[in-house]
Amino acid sequence: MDLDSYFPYQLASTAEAFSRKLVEVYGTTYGLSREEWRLLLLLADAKSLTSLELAQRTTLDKVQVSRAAQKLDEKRLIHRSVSKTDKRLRVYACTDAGIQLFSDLFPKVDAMADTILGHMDPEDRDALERGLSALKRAIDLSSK
Amino acid sequence: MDLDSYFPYQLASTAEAFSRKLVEVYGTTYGLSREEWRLLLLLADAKSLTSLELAQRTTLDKVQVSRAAQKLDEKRLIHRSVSKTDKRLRVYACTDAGIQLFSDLFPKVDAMADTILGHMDPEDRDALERGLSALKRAIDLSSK
DNA sequence: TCATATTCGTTTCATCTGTAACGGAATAGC
DNA sequence: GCTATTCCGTTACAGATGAAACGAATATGA
Repeated sequence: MDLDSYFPYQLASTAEAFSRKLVEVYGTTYGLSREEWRLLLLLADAKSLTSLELAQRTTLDKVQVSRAAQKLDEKRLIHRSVSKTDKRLRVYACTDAGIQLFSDLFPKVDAMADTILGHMDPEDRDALERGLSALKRAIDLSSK
Repeated sequence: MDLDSYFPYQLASTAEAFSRKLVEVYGTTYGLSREEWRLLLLLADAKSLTSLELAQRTTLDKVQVSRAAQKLDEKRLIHRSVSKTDKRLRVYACTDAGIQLFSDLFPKVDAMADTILGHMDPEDRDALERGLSALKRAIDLSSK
């Protein structure tokens, strides 16, 4: 079996390799996990989000959101509070330090992504995006 | 920030969702981890492979290979022995039970993959494969 | 109203994972 | 030969992860 030409492996290993390149930036140098980075990404331009909105938009389950938010809170990058309309829910928002870290970090992460994508032919990039969107839809279709 | 249209997230979440669909098959019903499945995939049609070959072909590091092989050995799906030419190396090979499990399992995993991919337009599938290959090359380029 | 069921976030526990360290085996240089 | 270095696989340890359980808050339905 030649794994390299086996599509499921090709997809998984390529995605993992790409992710690792980005983790090099926000993880190795800033000590953020993938989940923490995703939450920060969402909270940075939204004023505030509830735990429900966060979970929906990230495909992270409630445990992952809870733990990542706890870490970000300990680092004083976000602030957690209890929703006034429903005391079961949490409301999250970036602190000033969080906004600042993000505006410092995002360009660097983006630059890394652009560097990689810059090595690709524009047609290949388009093909990749189109193919990924189609795959996403196909997965959703076959899940129900 | 709209995560869905952010390429790094699109890639990671789609790949993860696809992987989960396959894990449903070999993991939930057969109790294999992703690493175990990959090793089995390689060993099933090769008569035998050394630990070095295994690590090279899977992008798994030596610890991951060691642990996955240990699990597969405990399940009597593969057999481990010490190389005669270099006693530091291990030689792995499927047992009969391993071959049998694989020939039972692989069609099911493949069917799941085909079901998903079958929901895609052929052009989108081609686009995806072409895009993924190009991305893989681009990552390798930007790593050196 | 009141009891039950459901929906949250968090915690717990067992397992998994990554990193570093270890010990045996082979190689290099002398 | 012989010592130092490198190369393996495994193990140890700490931190991460997933599934289930828990407690608090809300919704449901008589």
